[in-house]
Amino acid sequence: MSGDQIDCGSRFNDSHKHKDKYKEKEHKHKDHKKDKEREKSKHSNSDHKESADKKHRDKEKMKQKDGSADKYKDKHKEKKMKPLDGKVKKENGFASPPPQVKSEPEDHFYQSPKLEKSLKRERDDDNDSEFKAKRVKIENDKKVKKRKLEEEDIKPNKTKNKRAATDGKKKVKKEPEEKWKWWEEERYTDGVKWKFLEHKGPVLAPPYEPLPSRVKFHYDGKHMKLSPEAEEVATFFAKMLDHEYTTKDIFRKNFFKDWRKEMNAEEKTKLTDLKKCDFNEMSDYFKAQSEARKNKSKDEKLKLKEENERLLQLYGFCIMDNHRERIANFRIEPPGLFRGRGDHPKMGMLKRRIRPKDIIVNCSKDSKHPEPPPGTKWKEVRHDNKVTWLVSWTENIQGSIKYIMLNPSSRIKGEKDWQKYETARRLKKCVDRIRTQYREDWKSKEMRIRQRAVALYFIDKLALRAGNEKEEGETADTVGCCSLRVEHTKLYPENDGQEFVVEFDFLGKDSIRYYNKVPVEKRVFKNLQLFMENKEPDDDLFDRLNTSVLNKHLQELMDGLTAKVFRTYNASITLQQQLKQLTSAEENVPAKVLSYNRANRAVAILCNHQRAPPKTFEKSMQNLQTKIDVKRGQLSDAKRELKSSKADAKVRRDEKSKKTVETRKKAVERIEEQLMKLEVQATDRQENKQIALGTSKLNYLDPRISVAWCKKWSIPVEKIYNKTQREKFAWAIDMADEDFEF
DNA sequence: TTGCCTACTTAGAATGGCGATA
DNA sequence: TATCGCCATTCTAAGTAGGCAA
Repeated sequence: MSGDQIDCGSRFNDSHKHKDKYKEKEHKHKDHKKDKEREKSKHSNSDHKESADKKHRDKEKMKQKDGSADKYKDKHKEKKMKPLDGKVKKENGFASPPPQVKSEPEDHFYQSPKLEKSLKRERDDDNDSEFKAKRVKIENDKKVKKRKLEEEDIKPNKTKNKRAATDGKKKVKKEPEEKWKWWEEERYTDGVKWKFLEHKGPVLAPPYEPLPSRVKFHYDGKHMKLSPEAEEVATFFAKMLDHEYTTKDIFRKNFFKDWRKEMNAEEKTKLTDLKKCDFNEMSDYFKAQSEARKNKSKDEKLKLKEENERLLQLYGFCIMDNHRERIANFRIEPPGLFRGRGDHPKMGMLKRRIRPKDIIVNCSKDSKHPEPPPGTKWKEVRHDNKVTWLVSWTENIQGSIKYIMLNPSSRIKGEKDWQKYETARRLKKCVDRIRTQYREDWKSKEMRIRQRAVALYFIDKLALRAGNEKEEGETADTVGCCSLRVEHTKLYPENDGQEFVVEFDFLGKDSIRYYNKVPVEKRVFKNLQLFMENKEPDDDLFDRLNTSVLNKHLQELMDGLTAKVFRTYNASITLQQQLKQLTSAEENVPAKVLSYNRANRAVAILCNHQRAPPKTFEKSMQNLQTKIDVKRGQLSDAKRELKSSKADAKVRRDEKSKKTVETRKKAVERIEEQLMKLEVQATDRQENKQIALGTSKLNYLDPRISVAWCKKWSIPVEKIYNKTQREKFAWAIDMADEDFEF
């Protein structure tokens, strides 16, 4: 998108954990808001009437506009992300990518004849509608044959099994001979998720073990013996004593309130002030325990490992439709203190112990039902094959339901994942039309349509989340696109030489700050001014819009389209473009991998995936720099030696000295390569300081793009995906050719 | 239309195991 | 062999989105 590029650089300058600073300007919106909401519902009723037949007209208009997206494309042709040579040089000689991230596909992207072919194949093989169709066969015969041949060559599982077998008894784990290729099989229809499901149920949290009598709790300087119930909750606090949480007022208040509920009458009378409670002995005891665990002998550690493995084999798998599938989280969450993110009003509350009577088990009628522990009963045993969960319970903090589900490598998760990317690929085919439509809607007579169009523009352009409504006071005050408030944006008719700049500053999911200054189109800017007119800072920016209205509209534009799909689409398309731009054929493998990581990073920046810089970051950078310096020293030594041996060879002109020159030449080359690897590593690490790559890699990037890239450039897929990721993306690794296009 | 409930995906932090290195 | 630091794995919070009833 032309002038629409995002200055992501500024967003990542100390924007993570700016929550505290941010807090000051937040949290006021309240009673006033409720009045506004009543007002809003009045408006929306009239809006609704006037728009009923307009909706129809809009739809017609949309149909006519179909395929007329060129105008938009021309005007908003992407401004390419600067290639590597246009970047800021870093001290180590490598450069960071420019801050701009998102761009539109180039026109030739759609025109390439080679691509036409591949798009056709996509339609044949991968159309999302197939996920709804009854009988599906994904691979054609040719492909199957090709794959079978490849399998002959690779067979990774067999090697693994061989190794396991030679290890003897130690390895209990049995890998199936061949990995099941669920993606070559037919899918269920009509919402049926499975026909047969059998599992062992959850692993419950271990019962509380009272502290040894030598570990004392003190109140107001005096020792006090706590009842087991009160003691258990006290230990939760003691275990977190070193954490910042325990210094926060809300956390302390909530904890103390809930703790008191567990106390007996005498404790309640005595323990009235948290400040007077001394948990230090408890805390020291747990630290010592953890230390002792670390210092266990090899044998003891092995025993523990074996026990874990036994538990995993017993409870960590289920049988779903003739296949043994791994369960993601087979342990019930243990009791503890609730750790909400950001300024969560409920942080510190007691997360109570989940007992069998709280647990609903889901399995086939005809399966062997999981047994509750002796003397207990499950809350319910259900046989619902329209859902994917095995176990569920309701937690006591928010009253929400928690589930035990299958691992991402399972068929049930994989199919869904695949389908997600197919929907995003379908969006690619009609995104121009949709963009034309929402640009048209910026001029609508109806406020709700203009708001919808501007919000959609932000979701598309900035990859903002939808922004569902949240219950006030129940969670941290975070927003997404539809729930933005006036106070979250600032408008600058002119800023730093750019026109129509919008500054976003709000807390998004997980209370991660989103800060961005973006030039927008004039109409968007004018509309925003209009939306803000006569509003208080804590009023909704889009007062005629919510996610449900938006998604209903999107559904009309494309089957299966929701706000979330734009994030997936924009993330994946960005990766594909960035890979094309950043990868150069001459580079060696580490440099290519760096390019991949940079492409991945561009997506992470787009999606605002931030992390707290690792605590050991500075130190680890320093260590790496030391290594680089040492290596540089080695290199100049080696070069000097090479020079002198060359001079020597010139004089002597014998075989021996010639050989020495060769050996030293090789040594220089080797060291140069090692140095280069270290420098690449340093650049990568530096650029990753505050950016989390994993989230986008795991959830937003169509894995077939990465697999195709690996195949095209002969990069081992292991360089991009670790073992778990390869398991999750087995379908993509198996099916994507090097010419795959998202 | 709204609120509520449910099911599922997406998210960063915490934990723990293991390999590199001294 | 011990220590350290990295990265894979686990944990669980926090989102999205859709269905249903009033």
